[in-house]
Amino acid sequence: MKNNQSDINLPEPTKAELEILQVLWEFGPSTVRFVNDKLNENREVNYTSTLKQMQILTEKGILKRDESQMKHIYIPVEAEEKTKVQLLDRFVNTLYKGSASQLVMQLLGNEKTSKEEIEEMKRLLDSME
Amino acid sequence: MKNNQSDINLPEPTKAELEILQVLWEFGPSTVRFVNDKLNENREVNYTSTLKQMQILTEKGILKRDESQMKHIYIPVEAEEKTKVQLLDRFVNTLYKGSASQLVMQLLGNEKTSKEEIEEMKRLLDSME
DNA sequence: TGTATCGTACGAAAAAAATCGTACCTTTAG
DNA sequence: CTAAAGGTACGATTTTTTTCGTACGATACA
Repeated sequence: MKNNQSDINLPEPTKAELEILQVLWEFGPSTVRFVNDKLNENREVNYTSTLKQMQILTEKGILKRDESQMKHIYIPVEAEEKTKVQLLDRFVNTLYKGSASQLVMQLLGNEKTSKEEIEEMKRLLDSME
Repeated sequence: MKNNQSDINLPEPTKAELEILQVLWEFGPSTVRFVNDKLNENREVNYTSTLKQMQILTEKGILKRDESQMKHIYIPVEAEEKTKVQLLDRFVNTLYKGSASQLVMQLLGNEKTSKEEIEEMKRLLDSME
């Protein structure tokens, strides 16, 4: 089981890329302008920086775009869930040697995890077969 | 709640740094030589690269070292758990808007999560009050 | 019709992260 | 005593990621 390494090197979205994906996930297919505005609610970024980033994402095949209008519309190629599953998987492998329950244990030990969240987890688990 | 951003920018161990931390967590305080050998089980890295990396980690205060011998011994400053909690916290915030139960839901939906793991999670949750 | 506005393209600079070469100091075996 | 082996220090290079400036095409509208 030597491929811990390959996990680490997956086609990973970088930090800046992830920020953009999150906007697209939350608000659906969007223009660069829109994404850039959202990003600027948190920090200052130049419009062309965001544009470039989204172009790179497109080159990488992580986004696709509708160019039928002048204002291109960018769309994530993979569903939010799929990408997140991949990231989560890598995270679990890297930090918890693949043991999901260990991760959950840590969540439970974290005071930031609310009682409600824990109840919700219980419900989820009980509704499993 | 505008500090999604600050979460992303925490004093984060980089990828290379995390690799090193993992070795130290698994095997305890170690020399550069030892860590480098471990890393080389997965990929080729030059000894001085690892050394430099560990020196950087030390500058950052993430590692400390015992210099009483020529072969310095490096030790993580924070406990494994603490660092992981931090990383997990950031992960949950970034990908799941802070909802731990959503993360768990995704774990449950992932076919890679074994029945045993799920049972273990149940046990964990039930043993909670 | 011309000019301000808003868009994309894209090379290049800047910043961040990772790797490495070389100098030089200790220890050790002969 | 000396050479080989193995250690640290650290500047510099390389690679990766991020940001930005500039050129230039569309659109809008006075």
